[in-house]
Amino acid sequence: MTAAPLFLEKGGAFLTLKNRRTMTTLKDLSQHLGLSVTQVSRAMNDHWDVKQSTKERVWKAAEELGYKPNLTARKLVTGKSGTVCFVQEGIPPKEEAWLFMQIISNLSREFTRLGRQFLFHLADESDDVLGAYENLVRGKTVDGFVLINPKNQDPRIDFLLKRDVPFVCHGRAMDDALYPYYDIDNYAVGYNLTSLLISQGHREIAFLNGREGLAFSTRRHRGYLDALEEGGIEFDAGFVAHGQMVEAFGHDEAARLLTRTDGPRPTGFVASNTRIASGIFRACTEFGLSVPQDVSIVAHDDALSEVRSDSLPTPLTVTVAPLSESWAPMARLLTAAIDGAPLEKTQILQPVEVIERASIAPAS
Amino acid sequence: MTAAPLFLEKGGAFLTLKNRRTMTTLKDLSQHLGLSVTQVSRAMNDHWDVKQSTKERVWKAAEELGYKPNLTARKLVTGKSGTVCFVQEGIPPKEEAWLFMQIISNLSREFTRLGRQFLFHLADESDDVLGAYENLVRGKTVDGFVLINPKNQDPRIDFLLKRDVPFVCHGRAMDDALYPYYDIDNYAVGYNLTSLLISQGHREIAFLNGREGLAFSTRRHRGYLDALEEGGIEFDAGFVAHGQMVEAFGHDEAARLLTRTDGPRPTGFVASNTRIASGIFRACTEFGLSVPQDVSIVAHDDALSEVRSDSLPTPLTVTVAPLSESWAPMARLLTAAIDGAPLEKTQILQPVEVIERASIAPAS
DNA sequence: TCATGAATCCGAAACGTTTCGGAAATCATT
DNA sequence: AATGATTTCCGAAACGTTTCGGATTCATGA
Repeated sequence: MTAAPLFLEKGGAFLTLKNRRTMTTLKDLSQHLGLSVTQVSRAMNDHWDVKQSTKERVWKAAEELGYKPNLTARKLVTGKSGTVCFVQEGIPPKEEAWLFMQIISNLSREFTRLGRQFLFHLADESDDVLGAYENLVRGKTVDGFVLINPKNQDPRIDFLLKRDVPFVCHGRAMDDALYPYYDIDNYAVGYNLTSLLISQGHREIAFLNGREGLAFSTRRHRGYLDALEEGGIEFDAGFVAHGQMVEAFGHDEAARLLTRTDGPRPTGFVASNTRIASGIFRACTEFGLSVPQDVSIVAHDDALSEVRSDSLPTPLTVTVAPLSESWAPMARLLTAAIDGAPLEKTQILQPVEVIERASIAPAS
Repeated sequence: MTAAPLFLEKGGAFLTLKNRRTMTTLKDLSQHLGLSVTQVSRAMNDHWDVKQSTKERVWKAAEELGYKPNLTARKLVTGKSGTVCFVQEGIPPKEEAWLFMQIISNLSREFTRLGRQFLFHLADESDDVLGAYENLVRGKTVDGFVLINPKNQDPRIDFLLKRDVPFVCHGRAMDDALYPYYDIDNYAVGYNLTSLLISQGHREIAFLNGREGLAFSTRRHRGYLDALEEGGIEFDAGFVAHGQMVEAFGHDEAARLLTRTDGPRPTGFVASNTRIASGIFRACTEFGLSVPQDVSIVAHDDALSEVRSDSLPTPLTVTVAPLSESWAPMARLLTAAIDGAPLEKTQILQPVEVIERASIAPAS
């Protein structure tokens, strides 16, 4: 006959008592109903192995007693944490704040809808990011990751693949992509936009692309190159610039190209987003060039950046693939991957739509 | 003599096996060292009750075998999840994206430094937010919350207090504030800025404040009122405007006040942040009024918004309290609160500093 | 009446950790 | 050498859930 625990002095024990006071457990339910814990658990999970009438009895009691399953306990036995994670490397620059907010907010919302929690982890640029991933998987705190902006070769992807940790990537690295992803057809972006200009007789075509080394930039660049080749146009490296996709980049590069004396000047521009296009516009205006009479401009439109492609001085011909439509699929794909769905079911390659507007005209 | 489990057919069991393959547990360590699980656990936690030499032996082995504690299991027994949460109600407007990013990123960083995980939860405006908090605490997924932007009376605070759930608030509601908070002296902001203008002889003093109903706005307003009363100036409700603290608000309200014919026009402005002040500047310029000769402007500076108080056309006289210095204390306070620190140790009222620059001059 | 099988149920083990209460070993003091 | 105190250790229970393997009931058909 051991003495009953007192829960008096030690903080820990006291806390335990306090916790018990404030929550209903499966055991509570079971003895309230005269059922075994097993059956109550199965009833709650709508298992086939329990009579319909008892299920309803259990559900009603659960409702009344305010039962919520303790996720931690569930995690421990299932091995799945129910939590997914997004790792951000360093605080992004101010220009990307709006995008950042969209990503975080929408991902959180979508995962919540699927009944998972969304962990945000900021890793300092200083310490190694892979270490952050490592700790997260080792502690069994998360069971999957969301990656964005894959590089051509992406160490995060290599790491997670090797570790056999589920993840979904927004985009694909330049590898064989044997992992879940949601990507748009970036090759088609480069190819289609360039072809449009070529079909109007342009042969001096500049391409203001995203940062070098990012997979989407590379794919668009390849599309650009193939379109040129198909049009019998020789590639001129001077016509291509990589950079952060902001208005200033578009403006500065366009200004440089439109005034240069060491080579031909472009008559057409392919811009990797509408902010760049807006910068090109401004440069044209500064030099008294009008769009599309003097210069044609086409761009890709993610339907998210503050520059709307249809409300520029001259409405823009674009490929469009709304970024806002990617979050829900991303969440769905990762969830599926965690639940062991086959690879084919966790990959989406979203086609882009071409919208022709007034910003292109035959080359003069 | 029961048969050994086979781990063959059923997915669950197989998975369990798979997990065991990839992780080192306390038990592994214990039998590798010939110690009890108890002692290994205590050694890892640097408990007094274990010999120094064994501690080191354990630590070494843990290092070698790559042991990482399973946080889920720890949670289950301690009742603490090690996770804190920030709930966002709806996607914020674009103007607040930068602020949002600062908040999320820095909080995540600071909590990571303190060894906690940071859960971000977006609650749709549509469904009730308190429900989101409810679910998070009921599922035992988080053991504390970060709140920002408290209203005068804030239902979230009432709810969490009643539920006895730890939280830290950035700011204080207009209540007796019996909870952890980090706040700046907003009363002093209103009082000091207004007094500065009064001491220069101004008597027509406008106050462009933050949105009505927010606690910080209310406190600043009270400071403004008291300063007026102390200066023997009668309060004129027409001089006060509440709104979203963006440049346009400052401009529009200033323009309205500076041209109105149905009452006196202000000779001095108190702005609740530098963006508002910047808008007031623009309005003054438009009407050919110069600062500080014709109009004096003072503002509060959070040292975060894109408008720097010292690089406006006329450098601004301000109260300053850098928002960037609040995240680390916030994280520390919440952690302390969760660990049961007494209330006094979890409250910080940060004083504001007054910096006098060229934007104020004696009233004409 | 007895085997067959479907429909429901339950006991017990397991997940990996912390902690309580006591036991064993070591040391200092008579 | 016996006593008591201190240091170091360990077994077992607990956290709340899921799941394995078997048990019980009850109708069905032989």
